Amino acid sequence: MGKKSPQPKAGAKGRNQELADRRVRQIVDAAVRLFIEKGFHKTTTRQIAAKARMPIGSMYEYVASKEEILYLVCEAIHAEVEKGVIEAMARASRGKNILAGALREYFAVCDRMSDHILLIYQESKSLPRQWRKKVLENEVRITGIFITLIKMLISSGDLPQLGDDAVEVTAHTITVLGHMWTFRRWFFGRKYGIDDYVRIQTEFVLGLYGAAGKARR
Amino acid sequence: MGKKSPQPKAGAKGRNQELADRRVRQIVDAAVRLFIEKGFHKTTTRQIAAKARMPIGSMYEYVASKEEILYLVCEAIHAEVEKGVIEAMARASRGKNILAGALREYFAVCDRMSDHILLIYQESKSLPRQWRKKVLENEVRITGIFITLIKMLISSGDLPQLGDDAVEVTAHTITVLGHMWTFRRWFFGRKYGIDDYVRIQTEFVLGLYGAAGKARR
DNA sequence: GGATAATGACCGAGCGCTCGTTCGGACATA
DNA sequence: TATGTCCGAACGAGCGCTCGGTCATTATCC
Repeated sequence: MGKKSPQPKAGAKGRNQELADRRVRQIVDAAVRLFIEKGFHKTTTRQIAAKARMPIGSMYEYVASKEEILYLVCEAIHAEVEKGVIEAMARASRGKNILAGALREYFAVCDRMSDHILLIYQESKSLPRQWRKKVLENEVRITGIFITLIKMLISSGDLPQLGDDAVEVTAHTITVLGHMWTFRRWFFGRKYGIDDYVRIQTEFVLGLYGAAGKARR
Repeated sequence: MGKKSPQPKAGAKGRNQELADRRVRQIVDAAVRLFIEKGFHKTTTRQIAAKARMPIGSMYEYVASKEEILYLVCEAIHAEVEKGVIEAMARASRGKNILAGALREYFAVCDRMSDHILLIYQESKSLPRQWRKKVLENEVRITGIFITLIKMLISSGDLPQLGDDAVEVTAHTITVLGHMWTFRRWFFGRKYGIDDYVRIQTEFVLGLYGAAGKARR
């Protein structure tokens, strides 16, 4: 008999669902901070419980394992990032230079969520297969937002015609350029602010495939 | 008194230096494979020793701690990547479209070293401060190769004039675009080969700042 | 309404195990 | 004899998680 695949719990049983949700949120909030600070493996369940202000026994009423906590943390982070990106796009699409605005807004989200994005890069590989898959799906969904954006800009003539492949890869690239700010901050942070980074990368991306003239500075 | 900072050993003492070097290499080779497969924290020192075909006691004659092994692994990987990139640049600079050639060669290195590059992203944060710093310096040095390349292309008129900031950020961006292939392979791998990726990203980068016309397809 | 049973929430000492590392001696070579 | 090398059983700290139980609240019955 192999390893049993993980059984989610996430406080789903009790009579008082609202309480369970609150407790799980306590746990996840505590865990996020600790994982960012010391990493997943060096954080103990006891520390999480302590920071969440509950005894370990109680914590395990609402969560099945330490790995489930990591999964919930990843989900929570992606939810917040996605929300941030969607709001950012909404704001950007009211401006005149949509692509530049979108980049500025998106990079701002990445800047705000730096530590969290980094956490996903470094720890999501510790998840059981099944959960890791779901986390990757979140990543794809967020990238999808940029695919939509790019297609919109193509049909409005702000970007040249591109094949579907190129659109997809470019969307991923934009996503990663945001992440890059988070995992090269140890280098950039000393010399540039996020504003400098936005400016330089925007000029870079706006050259996109020798892009349509109107998007140029 | 706080934690003592790590004391390297790396087989530096014995009468027989050549033996020590060989043993350390055995250990590092074994560790690389295991770390890639299961990650640093889930790999035990006993497993490393077993794969290196030596008893644990012996292993600790040549290495001071598990963390030192991780450090040596990171150093070894960076050394190999740097070697690969330098050779790639040498080959590319003989071609006619230098930037495109450099990208193709560099991405090929990243493809070959995928697992290793990923390993550094995921585990280098587990290093003690002092060693992590040295690993990041390696990263900077590799990026430096692209800075040199870009400056060369600017002075030859193949790229437009760019400020030092823009040159630096662009070099980092190119570096990261290579890494991107490694940590988004779970997505790209299903639909594209490295060749498709190279083609699309090259078109993207060649649009660089609406780059000089001669570099265009 | 009051007695009683049932249920959910809370709790933390302790279990069972794994891990990184050590240490004292065996053995070979100089 | 002295020195470098090899070795692996043993150590002890620390881990994730459980389990048996208490307490408070709600449901059930007469």
